[in-house]
Amino acid sequence: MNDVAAAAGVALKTVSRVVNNEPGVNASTAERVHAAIESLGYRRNDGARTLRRGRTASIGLVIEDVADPFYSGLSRAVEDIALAEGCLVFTGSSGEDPARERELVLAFCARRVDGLIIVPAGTDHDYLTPEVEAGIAAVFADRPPGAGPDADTVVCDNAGGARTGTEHLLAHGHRRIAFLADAPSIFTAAERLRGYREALAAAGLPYDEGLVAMGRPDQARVLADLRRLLRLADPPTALFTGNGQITVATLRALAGTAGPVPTRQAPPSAGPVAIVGFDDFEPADLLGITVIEQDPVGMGRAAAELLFRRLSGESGPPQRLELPTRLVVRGSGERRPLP
Amino acid sequence: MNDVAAAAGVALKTVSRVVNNEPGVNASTAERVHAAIESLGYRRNDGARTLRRGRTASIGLVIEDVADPFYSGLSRAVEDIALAEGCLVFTGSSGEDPARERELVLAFCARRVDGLIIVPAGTDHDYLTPEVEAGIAAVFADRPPGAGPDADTVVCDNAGGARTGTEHLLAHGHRRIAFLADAPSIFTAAERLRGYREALAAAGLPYDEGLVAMGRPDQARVLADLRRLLRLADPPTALFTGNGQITVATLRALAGTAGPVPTRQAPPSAGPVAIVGFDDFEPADLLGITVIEQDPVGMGRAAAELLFRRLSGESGPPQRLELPTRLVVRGSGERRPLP
DNA sequence: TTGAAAGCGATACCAA
DNA sequence: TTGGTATCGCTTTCAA
Repeated sequence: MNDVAAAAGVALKTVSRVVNNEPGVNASTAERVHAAIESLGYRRNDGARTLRRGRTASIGLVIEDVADPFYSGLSRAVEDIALAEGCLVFTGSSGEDPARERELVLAFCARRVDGLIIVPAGTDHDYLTPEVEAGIAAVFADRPPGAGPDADTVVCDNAGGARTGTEHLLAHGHRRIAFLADAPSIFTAAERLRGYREALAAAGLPYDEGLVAMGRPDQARVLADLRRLLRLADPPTALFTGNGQITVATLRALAGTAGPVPTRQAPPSAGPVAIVGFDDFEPADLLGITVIEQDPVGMGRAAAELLFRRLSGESGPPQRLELPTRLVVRGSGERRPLP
Repeated sequence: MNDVAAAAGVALKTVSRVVNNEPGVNASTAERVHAAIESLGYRRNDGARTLRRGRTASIGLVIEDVADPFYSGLSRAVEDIALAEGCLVFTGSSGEDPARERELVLAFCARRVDGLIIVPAGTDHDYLTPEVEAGIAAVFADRPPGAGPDADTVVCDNAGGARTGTEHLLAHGHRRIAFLADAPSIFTAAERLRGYREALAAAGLPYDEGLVAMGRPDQARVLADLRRLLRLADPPTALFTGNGQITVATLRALAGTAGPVPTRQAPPSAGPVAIVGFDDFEPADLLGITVIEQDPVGMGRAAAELLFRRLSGESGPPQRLELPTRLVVRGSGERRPLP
């Protein structure tokens, strides 16, 4: 910028005025400055600008894994809103590791992002308190924060969705419904379990722990649990799967590795098992899988809107938004148990 | 940092030394400084640091759409390597819009990112030349840059993969193979078309433009094109679909909106149509779809490694990496035409 | 309408 | 081992 000023024969400040379209610059002076900018290939250094102005016009987004379609949808929504607000987005995946979440968040804070959108991996967010006190706005998405500052939060109606899905299976005559999900330490999984239990209780059915399998969402774990479930003396006739990954892993387990159409194949011991999954996933319609759909894009948008509202000065107590879910009927959840 | 220095009763520079773990500080002095840092809740401002040091320890990643599983896999790989290198990542989706690509890239450059990984949406990258000359390293992924600076590039063997896929269908007796893909203005689509044509030519078959349908990857376009193809007097007995999105859209079109198992359903006029798709997609195994698999994670990793090699000073002419593809046989590509 | 000087929060170089 | 001072590139404040 100094060079530009020298080349144009004006003061530094005048160049600054031109670059920022500030009023009060003679047209001919501005012209000279523009010419100098052009010939020197000058670009403003936003880092320096930021340092002086206090706001970095950037936000940090920490999710579990960008490569998961749920979070990538959320991510895209956040990105779009941020861009519209003239903000850039640092993105980081925690991989469900609290230490990495913390590391990312603190790195973003060191860059003095204006705000954060966090899908918490851990349950302890005390490390955020000083940052929030220092003026960094934070919004939690998908899961509420654990211990730590009270902040705006957007979640979906996990319990309600699971209740609806379970009720749907009950309405189709099932009495032995297995529940496969993430580890109960994860908020969404715990909430969905609650919804499942509520539905059973409302129907006057006992809660059988032997029908519940929670843990890591990988193929091996799901396969092992499914084997156990289907070999029970009184096996389930229906499955409620607690998220998209687990639904796919379940279908894969039922099908054999690269088998043909899984939901058509009856596991030998159990008759054609009915399935309802939490989360819609890309070709669930092709597979005919009945799901409880939530809206990752809507969640990202809601979180970003909350954040930017705070950034533009809105105060008031932290808000908690709960987005609705929707049952999408496609066939797999409407199969009745064998008589 | 000034406050910390005052509180600890030392000079600014000493605090800087402690914060950066520089050698040559008395243990007891360091102790005092740490105490002051703790009690003031001080965090280094990386923006200021960056301004002084010249390197921002951040890179920019511009892809077509984070929400597309192909790019989100790539994105995650880039993120992981960047984090390991102590670098943060600005992510932006261009949505296949050259203007938005440019806007994002220039915004990243204004923040003085150390490097860029770009999946080009446009074909004109002249706007990058001054930035590259100013010292910002750039690597192109998935598609080579158009006009503009010559830079490192990572692509996959698009033509080879399409050739293999087409040959596979030819080997199973098909002579009328349709080609559905992205618009030919997109590098990958043009290359895949080339591979398809090469395979036909090698088999001594004519190239029939009526069997080629290229354009936007949305459901409506694919449905319309598919209708046209299957109503031809001499309809195709096999389809080669040019990317994951189009494969899914095709399956959906063949199935009817939420129909059951699409690949089992014969379109009325054409017999059971065979399908090979470019790109693996999450439950392609469940659907039994034969695909040409490429490796988005490998591509992201390769691009990031190239970039960081440049950032650590490696010079030499721009490299061009071409990653291999692999045929994955699952059933849909091995159906023979009706006699 | 234009400019000079101070300062944002750190690091680098040289001196003590 | 420690400190002073210039400086990174820009904005802000105040004066001309």
